[in-house]
Amino acid sequence: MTRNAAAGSAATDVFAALANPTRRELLRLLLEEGPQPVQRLASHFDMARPSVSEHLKVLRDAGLISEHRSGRERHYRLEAAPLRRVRDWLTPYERFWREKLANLRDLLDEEEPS
Amino acid sequence: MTRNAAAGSAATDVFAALANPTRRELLRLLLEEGPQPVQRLASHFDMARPSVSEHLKVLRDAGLISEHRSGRERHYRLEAAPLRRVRDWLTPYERFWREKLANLRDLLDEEEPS
DNA sequence: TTGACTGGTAGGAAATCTCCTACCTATTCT
DNA sequence: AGAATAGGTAGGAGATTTCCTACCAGTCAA
Repeated sequence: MTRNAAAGSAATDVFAALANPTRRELLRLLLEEGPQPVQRLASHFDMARPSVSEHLKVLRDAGLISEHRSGRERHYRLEAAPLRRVRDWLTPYERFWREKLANLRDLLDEEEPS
Repeated sequence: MTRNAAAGSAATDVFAALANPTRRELLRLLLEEGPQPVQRLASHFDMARPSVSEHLKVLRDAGLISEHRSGRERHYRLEAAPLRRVRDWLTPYERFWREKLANLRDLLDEEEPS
């Protein structure tokens, strides 16, 4: 029974993948420090390594990272492309909040004309 | 025990609020159709009204909507400002995926020089 | 005031998430 | 070959999410 008539559900949802702070931190590490093996990623967290592996699986399923094997290591690399879905979703709201800001500025100009 | 050393946790996390497709749909309705009472929002979903109320509470806690009472109705209005946090988070990745696209284009140019 | 209507909250069931400790395979080193 | 290392998977505990059905208070219309 598909109970979400709403939207989204890719194979796995990018929004859901981003909901967890540990996973956002993993993406940040990959962005700032480049591709790296699991242990190096895991060393940043106060969490058992298998748990990090599971977060990596969620990110992989969402297409946000890719795996590249090198000997017994597996290097994970950021794949930022799916984030375009988020950006695209965000765009119409951006226009909205800009208008609000403009309205606020107009209001301030009215009330306190220099 | 705060177990997320990572990041994020505002009063309630905007990312977490966006993780649910029903809540994203609610935001879309408020964006496209403007402020409206709960029943009109709920009519779009195959879900009991109290459940919609709970989703609205999550959005309210994340600062994404505001409530305005008018008689026995409560009109909910989109408050897009917290989405800037998402936008700001996204920005460095945007640069990254643009570079990747540029690299791909360069590669194509090399392999198939017109 | 009574009855209908709007919408929040309580309590609970079921599903899902997040973490853990084993445990497994594959690779590398000696 | 045998030991050590990298990292995935299984199974499960506990927390959280998501939905439900009552049930409640406030507002409006008769």
